[in-house]
Amino acid sequence: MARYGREHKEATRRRIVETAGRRFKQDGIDGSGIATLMADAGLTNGAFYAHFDSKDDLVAAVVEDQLGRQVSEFSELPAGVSGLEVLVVEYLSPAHRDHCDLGCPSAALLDEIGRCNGATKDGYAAGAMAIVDEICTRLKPDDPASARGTAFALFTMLVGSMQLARAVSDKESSDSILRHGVRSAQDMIRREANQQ
Amino acid sequence: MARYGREHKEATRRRIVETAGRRFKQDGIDGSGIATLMADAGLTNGAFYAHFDSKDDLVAAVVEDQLGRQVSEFSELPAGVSGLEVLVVEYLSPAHRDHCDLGCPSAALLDEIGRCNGATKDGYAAGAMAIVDEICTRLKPDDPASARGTAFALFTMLVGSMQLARAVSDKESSDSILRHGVRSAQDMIRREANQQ
DNA sequence: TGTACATCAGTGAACGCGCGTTCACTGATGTAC
DNA sequence: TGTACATCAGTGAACGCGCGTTCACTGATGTAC
Repeated sequence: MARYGREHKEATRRRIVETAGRRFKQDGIDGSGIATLMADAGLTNGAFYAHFDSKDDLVAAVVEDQLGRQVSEFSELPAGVSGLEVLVVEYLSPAHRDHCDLGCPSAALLDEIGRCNGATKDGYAAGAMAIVDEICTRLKPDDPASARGTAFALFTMLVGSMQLARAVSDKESSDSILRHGVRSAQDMIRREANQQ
Repeated sequence: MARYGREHKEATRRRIVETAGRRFKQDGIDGSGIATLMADAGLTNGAFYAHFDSKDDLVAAVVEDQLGRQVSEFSELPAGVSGLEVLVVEYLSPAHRDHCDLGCPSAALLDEIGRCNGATKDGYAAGAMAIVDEICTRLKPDDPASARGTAFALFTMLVGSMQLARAVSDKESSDSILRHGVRSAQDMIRREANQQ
């Protein structure tokens, strides 16, 4: 089974980072063991340290990768404000709430990232700032910096709303939180974008 | 050392719940072991199961207690909208950011609560709804229900902003996130409260 | 008031288990001849 | 073109440790006489 070409090892590493991202978002960082993470990638525990120095090292790689993916996805949305409106509806959807593993890393892990080491936090911060910048550009193409406050408010509100929706078991209450969130987010976007 | 009166055991239980609340908020739920939690309360690990059925049982008790405390603190603020404005400034302060253990359980634990069992989530949801109701009443004493959307937006934005500020190591960036948050929160409050 | 006793909160060692990490080994690979 | 070999990605057992949980025991208590 173990056959390797030129870029084989690198591909394996990428596979570990990707499957670990899903597992972390599903079960939490503390809640995911190395053996499970490696089995997810179709490997055994021993191979882990050929790719990473430590679990912390993997965590930093995963957080950076996850935020990078999110930035990429963002740029595939329709241009301008309409892309933001699509984002809000998709982000605050029941499908996103019910599939942590495929969703936003901030919604799944932000408070845990706050307890991680400096390398992980720096990787997170860089990705989060890229997302906020992207929101700014879409809100106010001519003067993105002026939309920074609204961009932060929108971002933190989306993340907080998804976490709250996931912490509420009752489906109807949870759905209602998402709907309230969509309305508030759309109001924020329109107010900022329509300002001269 | 072990001397006990009528309400001794109940007082011990309360002490465990209180110190465990601090520990969970500092190190996470998965990151806090029973032996550590009991040592925090001045006891040894063995006594734990005289007070709780399991760690999950403690977690549910702690989450309910923490939210209850927050509801009480809320009602001690100045009446009406001015109490909300005090709340926002205190909530999004560097002091709160730097002392998770004494701060908001949602900011410290919300994504972890989303992975907890039903009893814990139900306790959380009840407390969170009480907080949102309190915000509604202060925003619109005559028609609280109409302020629900703004109340959710304010609550989730505060929680998300604090988590983001804690995940960003660079002090200046983190402070800036808090300041942006205060401004946006105050705008939301004033807009809702001044609406006829 | 003073002594004997049942109660039970708390002790601390032990359980099996999964954690993060290490390491001697395996075996398919691309290369050398 | 075919064979021998060095490389190294991956295996899987083992390490010590801390986890959640159990349990036989301790010893201060309030009560009975």
